[in-house]
Amino acid sequence: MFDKYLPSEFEAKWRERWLKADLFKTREDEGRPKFYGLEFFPYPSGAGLSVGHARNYVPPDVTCRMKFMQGYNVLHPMGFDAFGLPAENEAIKRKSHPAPMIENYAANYKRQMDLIGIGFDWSRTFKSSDPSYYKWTQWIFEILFDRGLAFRKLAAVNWDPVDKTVLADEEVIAGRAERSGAIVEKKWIPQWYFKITDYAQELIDGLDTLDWPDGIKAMQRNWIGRSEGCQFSFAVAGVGEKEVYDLDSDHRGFEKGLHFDVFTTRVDTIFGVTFCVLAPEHALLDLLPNGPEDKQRIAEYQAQAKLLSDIDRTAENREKTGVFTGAYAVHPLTGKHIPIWIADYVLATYGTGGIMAVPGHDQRDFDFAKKFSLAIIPVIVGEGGIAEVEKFHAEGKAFEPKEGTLVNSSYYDGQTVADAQQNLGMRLESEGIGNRKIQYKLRDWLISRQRYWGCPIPVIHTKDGDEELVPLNALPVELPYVDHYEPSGDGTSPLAHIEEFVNCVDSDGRLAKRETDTMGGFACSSWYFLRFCDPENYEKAWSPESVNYWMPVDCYVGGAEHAVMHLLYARFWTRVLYDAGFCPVQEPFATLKNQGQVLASTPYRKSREGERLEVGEDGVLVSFEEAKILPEDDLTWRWVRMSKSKGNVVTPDEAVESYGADALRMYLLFVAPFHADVQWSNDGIQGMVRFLSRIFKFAAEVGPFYVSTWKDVLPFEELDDLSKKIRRSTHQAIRNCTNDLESFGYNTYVSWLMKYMNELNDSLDFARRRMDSERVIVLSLSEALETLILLVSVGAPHSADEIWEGLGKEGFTYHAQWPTHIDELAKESEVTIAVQVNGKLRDTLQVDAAIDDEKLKALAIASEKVLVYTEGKEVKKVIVIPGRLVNIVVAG
RNA sequence: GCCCGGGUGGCGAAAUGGUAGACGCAGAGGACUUAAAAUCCUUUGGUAGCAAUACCGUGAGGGUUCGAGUCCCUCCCUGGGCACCA
Repeated sequence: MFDKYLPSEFEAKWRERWLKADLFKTREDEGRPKFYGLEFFPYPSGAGLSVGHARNYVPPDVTCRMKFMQGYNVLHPMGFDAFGLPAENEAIKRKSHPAPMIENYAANYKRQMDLIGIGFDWSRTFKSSDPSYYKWTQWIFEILFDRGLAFRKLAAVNWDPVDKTVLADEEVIAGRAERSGAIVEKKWIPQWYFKITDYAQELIDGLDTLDWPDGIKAMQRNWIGRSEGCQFSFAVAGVGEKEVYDLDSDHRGFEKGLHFDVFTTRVDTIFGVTFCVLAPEHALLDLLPNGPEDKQRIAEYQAQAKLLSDIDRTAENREKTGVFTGAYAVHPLTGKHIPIWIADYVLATYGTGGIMAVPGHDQRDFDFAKKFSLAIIPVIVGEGGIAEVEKFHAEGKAFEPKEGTLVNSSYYDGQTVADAQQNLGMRLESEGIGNRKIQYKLRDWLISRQRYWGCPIPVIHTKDGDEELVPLNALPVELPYVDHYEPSGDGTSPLAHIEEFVNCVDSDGRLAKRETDTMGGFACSSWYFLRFCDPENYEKAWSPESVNYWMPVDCYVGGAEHAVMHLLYARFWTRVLYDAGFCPVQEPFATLKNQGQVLASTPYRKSREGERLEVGEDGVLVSFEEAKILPEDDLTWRWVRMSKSKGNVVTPDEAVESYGADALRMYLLFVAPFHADVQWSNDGIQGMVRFLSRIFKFAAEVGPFYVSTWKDVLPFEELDDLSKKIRRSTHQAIRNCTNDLESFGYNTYVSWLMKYMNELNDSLDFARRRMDSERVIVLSLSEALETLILLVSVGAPHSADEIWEGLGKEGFTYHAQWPTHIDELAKESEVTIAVQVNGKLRDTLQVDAAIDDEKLKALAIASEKVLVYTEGKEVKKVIVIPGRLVNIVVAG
């Protein structure tokens, strides 16, 4: 056995043996509990894994290993999210085909995952681009289609002029494409959508059942964007509306002519409405009773609005723009005629595309009213009364209180905001003007991509213009293998130019055309966790038994960046599959944990004049070589995420080469809490090499005395002090390590191990000369050594197996049982008690752990150090916290 | 603007309302060595003191409590998400 950690001598050997022994093959033994551990389906990039990825995979590996040793059936699979834009773009750049390229990259990922000793069951692996996989992605598309949840419509979409495809809303950040950085344009193209909006409420409600980080849940709630309010109609004046009545009249003869709906969350401000605004795209605009000049003005504004990109339109502090339509609306309660305007601050895609404007109490409406000199009526006052509202207005601010009292609101005057909302909501409903409504920000999920490298949409367009699904027995619709697949840029998919692909026949045998859009990558990753339950099924996507057994995923691990994309889509698909009777659970991921990112120090220089900066950047990325020659005051080093494009990636290969896989694993566990970001440096890894070496050294010294049958012969009582101490260390370590691993405390798990090691070394100093003669000590040390190795084995499996073998053990630590602690042995015999006077620490006492409270109290009061502070004062109270402290409260 | 996090030694961090800084990294001193590396030992929040010890100390200010890093209120800084969403 080595007496220090020499990874190059044994790590590779063990990995080979694990592989040969099929160590991580999923076990489905009866009578065992199951544990499904999963990490986000990675896209295998050409850069390979960074230590950041390693930080994603090591901790769950530790948990899965422990679960297995605790007797669970563990499913811990890995596959690759191979379809999608990044792969296709890189293949184009390399002038190769994405299929073989991705094959290589995935192989490299697998090699690196093996290199750091992750225990994946590779017999279950697949890529989302495998026809045997995407056949079932298409099958799920058909389920969605049959249920009315997949549909095609003409829509203005986010068009990325660089990647030459449309993007989902989630892929657009501040008006730019998340991936290419290009300013997103609007384009009208027929597109496929999934109707995720049907599930908006379910997706909010389901969050309550999940053990997920609060931040992610909040982001999803935010993204779905539920708001409660009222929707009601405004009649357009002069087009068939019956003349209006004032409030005090009971006459309600409202007859709708031309009208439009608005949505508001603040119906209590309805008496403050002084104008209405419609989105420039609003369908009503053509029908308004106005003159040719008005129509001309509207047309001009519409044309202008169309040219604006989203980034211009939403630019910060942008001046309000808009034009008067020349038409008026009738206020449903007061009967007053109020002007209808159009403005681009009203979005056609949210709510009804029109709003009631309350300039007194909405900042946007206020700005608009000021600019175009429209009336402003205050209708809510707070404690400061009307003067407060006027002060706000004088400062250019709308008065936007959540609570307050109504004024200028007919007989609602004096009601609170909450009451008025209630009463006015009911009033609108009872009078048939509108109803209370829940509105969501969530839009339907745009799934079409006009690109080659994706899952084909299994639809045929018939001659009559109908849409037909490709029958199940004809799936998969295979992606043709072609040499030229560059995007055309005209809004059609590259597949549209491949005649053998496009031309087909419909169910009646007539000539028809295939759908040529492919699905965005998020479709593929919305169900892979189900396929892992039964990956080799060629009859079905999965068997009911397999998903009944394994689902849901017990612990899902990945970065927070997918909060509103993958994690929302996967929940949606799972719910649809549940409703269709194919999946036993509504929520796929019972527990979700986000690991922190690994950041690398990266050089940036100040921007030169006229240089355009990337979104959110205030400097220009430079290479490490360039940084060396740049003047210091031109350079700033920033902690940013490791990525190929930033040239700051540290690979696990380098770290394994220099320090060993186990040292890297342990360091990644130890360096910070799991969820926290890490600023990468090699400084700390050396400490792990030292720690592992200490384990080897201990094992080398104690190993020759090791008695494998210690469990059968080690007495429980009548231990001498040293044996007691050793056993106490051991059982405390088991308790603390296990507790922390159960709750994602990987960093403190390593701390406990180190502390345990330190304690054992202390004990060994005393045990050394007694080992020849005193069997109990040898037995206690045997227990300690074996426990140490098993506790370490999940974090540093290569080293553990190496020592295990050195002790003459057969097989692998993975097949050993995870140790359990005995409370009695873990208990301290003596404890340190803090003695406080008025909450300030004044003394500490070493006492027997079993001491009773009264005795302890007496000891504390009698302490000399305490007497200094209590002498001559009245003791008012003494608080005793057993095993912890005594607090003496004195007067004065 | 709205919604989530986070602010603790030189650094990474730990702490069911109960001795703040466990466990490491880095530093200092020492042992071993011809020397270095490695290893081992001692030491390290600040101020004062030879020392015992005292006082201060978890972003700031208040509060609750016998006792607050931890709970409550106000504010500051910082990371992230959303954002003309009515």
